[in-house]
Amino acid sequence: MDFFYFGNPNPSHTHHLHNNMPPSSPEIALSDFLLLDDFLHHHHGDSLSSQSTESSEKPTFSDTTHGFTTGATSKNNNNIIKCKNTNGGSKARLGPRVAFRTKSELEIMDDGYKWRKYGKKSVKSSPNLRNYYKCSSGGCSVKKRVERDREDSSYVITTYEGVHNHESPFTTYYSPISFLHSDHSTSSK
DNA sequence: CGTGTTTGACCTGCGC
DNA sequence: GCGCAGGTCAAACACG
Repeated sequence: MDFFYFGNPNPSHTHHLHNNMPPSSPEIALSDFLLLDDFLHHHHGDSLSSQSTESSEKPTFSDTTHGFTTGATSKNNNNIIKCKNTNGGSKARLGPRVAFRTKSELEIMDDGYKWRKYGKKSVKSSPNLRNYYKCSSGGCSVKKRVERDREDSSYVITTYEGVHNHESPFTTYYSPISFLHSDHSTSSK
């Protein structure tokens, strides 16, 4: 359970960032990818505070692993956080948590899933509001949080919690496999 | 009318 | 035990 989302049933959100974005967001560029679980659970705060401490040693992931370009990213990829899904905390967890930091003017990214907003909160660790979404697919309890980076509001931090128990509607039209084959030609600009 | 959003209230965990 | 902060609920509302 270390590399949760690399071979995950839903890698789609990363790909969709480049291929399913509205034309109004040409600036989109996935820049950081974090695996979060235990180290968040030990009250370093949340994804945001972990990001805020990134100035010296930021856990980053150069996502060329997936074969798509990251644009602004030229960081090392040695700092991937490997998470043990121990659920050692006091609260039951939906599953692995993954955070993305994405340079985007839009906070809402079409990752192929259908989300329903259920909350909005201003958090003390950030001057920006945090939005809470649930997967609106029946029986799927995956959640995500979306907030602006407190350090650079041009970045959006998206934290996914849990694993979808269904396929992305997007995969109906683009299977991940075939997508990967066409990825280089379609998104490597 | 169905679906999604808004938003204040409420719940829960944690530190003191 | 109390207060704070983060997370969730649910009624009201908006919109197609």
